Amino acid sequence: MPPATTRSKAEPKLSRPVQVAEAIKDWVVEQGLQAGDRLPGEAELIERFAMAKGTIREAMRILEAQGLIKTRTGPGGGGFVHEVSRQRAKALLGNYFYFKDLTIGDIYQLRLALEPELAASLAGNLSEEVLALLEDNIAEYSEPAATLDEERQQHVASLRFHAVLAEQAKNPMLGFIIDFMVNLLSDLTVYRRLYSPPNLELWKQGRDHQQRLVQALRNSDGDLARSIMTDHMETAWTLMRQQEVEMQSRFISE
Amino acid sequence: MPPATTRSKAEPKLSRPVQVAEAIKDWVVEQGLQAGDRLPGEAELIERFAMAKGTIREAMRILEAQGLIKTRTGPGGGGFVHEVSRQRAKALLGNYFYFKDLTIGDIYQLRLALEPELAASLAGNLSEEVLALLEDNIAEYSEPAATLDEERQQHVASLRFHAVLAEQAKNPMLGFIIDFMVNLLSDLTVYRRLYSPPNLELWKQGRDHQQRLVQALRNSDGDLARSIMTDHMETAWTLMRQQEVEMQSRFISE
DNA sequence: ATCTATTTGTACGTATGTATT
DNA sequence: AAATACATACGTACAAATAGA
Repeated sequence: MPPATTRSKAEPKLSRPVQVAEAIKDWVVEQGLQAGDRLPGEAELIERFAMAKGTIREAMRILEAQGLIKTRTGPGGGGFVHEVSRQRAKALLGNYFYFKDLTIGDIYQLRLALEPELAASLAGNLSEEVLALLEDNIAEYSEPAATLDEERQQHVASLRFHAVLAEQAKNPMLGFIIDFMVNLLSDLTVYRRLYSPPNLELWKQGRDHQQRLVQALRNSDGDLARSIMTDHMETAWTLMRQQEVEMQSRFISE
Repeated sequence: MPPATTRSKAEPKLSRPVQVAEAIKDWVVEQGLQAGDRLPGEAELIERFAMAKGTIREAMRILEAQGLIKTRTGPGGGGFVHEVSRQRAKALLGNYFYFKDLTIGDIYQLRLALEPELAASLAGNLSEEVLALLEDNIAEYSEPAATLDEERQQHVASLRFHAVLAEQAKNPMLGFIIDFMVNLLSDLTVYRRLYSPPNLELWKQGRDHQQRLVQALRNSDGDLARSIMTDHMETAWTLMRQQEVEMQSRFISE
């Protein structure tokens, strides 16, 4: 784990559990412990830090809440260094944006900038299994939705297409951000304006984009993939704008 | 605060403190509490959840570690809903990437996609104070660095330029991501290859880019700002590539 | 399958620290 | 300055879970 960066401002005062948590973090880094490695048990930590049991436990909870450790009971149990999961990271970051009232436009501005880049970088780099997975996914919305609920399901499914791509990203940060945004959009409740029927033409365009995109990815045509994805994002954005979509922020828990 | 999303997989079992933390989170959302609002004191929580003091305290630590509450002692003290700070969010997200070995290339791929977008969106939207701040910042590296240490300082200062822009973003997510990346780069230790002298030409280009960028922003010329920033990012990337830069991941604490 | 040892998890009572009035 | 209200910290006792004999 990483050590604390230079503490710039003279912070007021850190509570003991936080101090202990930081100390354990630093110790883990110093020892070069890797994910899966066991850290000292409660008893030893109590002794080493000369703190009460409760204090140590609170420190462990802090590390656990940050996704850095897991704990198990029983013989051989204790705290174990844990790689922060993507799910946990998304949840923690989601808490930040909960207070920020993001708009759909904000998200699409980013998707428009990033997803074409991802598509281009994946061209020729996907296994046949993944390509097949993408095609199977598209099949879930080969026909227009009949009911409102079905439409909602299709919407989520079409977002899954992008989540699959995100997972394949060689650039961990690019993949994470796109995955995070797709999650936000999936969590949205979409209300379509009652008297505006779904735009079939745009829906069809979106589906075709995805089909052509898979072909471009298979043919290692990065430029084409990028351009299709750009069109796709613009279509999707237009579709969202036409529907009455309300951004409903909420906490994501792991 | 946001409620838990649908728990898809039957998770093994959540420890009591985690359960309590989730319950408090949900309760806060339900009550519509805002940042700054006080939540029930320890005593009341102990009563309401019928849990021991220690358990409640661990729950509070979890929420605190996630940046969702702060606690104060003394009369009128207790837990208070707190907007997750950008610093905290960056630290938590940094923990995720600590295990992911990001490369400089990964970061610049993203900066190249996002910073021009930010620049374009800021054109004509910056106050004269901010524009002056940017110009003052550029002045810190109006002359080539004489020493290695001075060069390092200039590098950090030139990154601050981008942090200032990020802070002005209307799109909270765009601003956050760029700020996060700038932080990562600032935290890097930069080792220049001993026998490769700094590339003065590129350095000069970078400085000029920033100057011209401020002008474009002042003149509300979004397209120009975007194009300058694109060039700037390409220059900066080339500069990083020429120097021997080692990505050194570490934990960021708030 | 049962017991046993180990280690975390929970509970409770008391004492201390800290800020408000 | 003193009393009050609250979190913070400590120590012990017991419960629950798990691995291994």
